[in-house]
Amino acid sequence: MAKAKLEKFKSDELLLADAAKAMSHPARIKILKILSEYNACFCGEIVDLLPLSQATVSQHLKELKRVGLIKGEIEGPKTCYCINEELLNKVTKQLTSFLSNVCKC
Amino acid sequence: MAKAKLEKFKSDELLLADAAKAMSHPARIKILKILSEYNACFCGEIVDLLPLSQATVSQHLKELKRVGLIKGEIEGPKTCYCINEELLNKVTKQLTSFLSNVCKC
DNA sequence: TTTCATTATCGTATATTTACGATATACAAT
DNA sequence: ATTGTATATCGTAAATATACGATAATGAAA
Repeated sequence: MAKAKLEKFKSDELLLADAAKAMSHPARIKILKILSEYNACFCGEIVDLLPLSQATVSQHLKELKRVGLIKGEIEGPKTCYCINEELLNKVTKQLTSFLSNVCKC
Repeated sequence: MAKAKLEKFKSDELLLADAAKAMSHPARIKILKILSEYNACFCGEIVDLLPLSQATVSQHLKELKRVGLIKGEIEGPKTCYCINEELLNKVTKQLTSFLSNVCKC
């Protein structure tokens, strides 16, 4: 009895929570920052900028890709990552709308 | 080697990630919604509106209180919860600013 | 004071997340 | 063909999160 009871919630609640989960680790926040600053990066460049191993960074990239916040394109032996502007825009709108509804001030 | 290497990140990255973590479960999203709708709620009312046990809801409330998104005030045998408007406002600004910086469009 | 109602916490089981070394895979270059 | 580089995945260990029953604690009511 520890599996999250996700079925019991509404889809917009699940969506918001999932987007928040994707941003719930400082490494993933930093990856988003890096990608926005450099526009696009090879995986190796991101690894060099983070205090984590290549395997761990790859895992974080996978999580960001899972929710669609970033895209990865294979270029020969390398993979080039960039922000998925459309989805990030959508998520931003949903989160902002949610938060401004919650906050009355 | 599984403890998150939180020391190795900047404080604004940690702060954003932590705020996102607080919102990374649909139950906690729903609690924020409920509190904004009803303005203030006793714990029991929140429990009745969620598909989770009293103990689990209490745990989620504790997590929201930990990051400061909600406040709980003891009123006799009951506890009355409400949104912490100031902090939610602050978090909203930080998240919105972060996301709009990341997204170029 | 005893009883009831409300909520927080403890103990515990299980799932998920985080992290990394090792390895597999894919391609470029020699 | 072999070697080297880049990245994803596997296997695994440890930490954290999720969930709930049971119990403690607090105060109201009888």
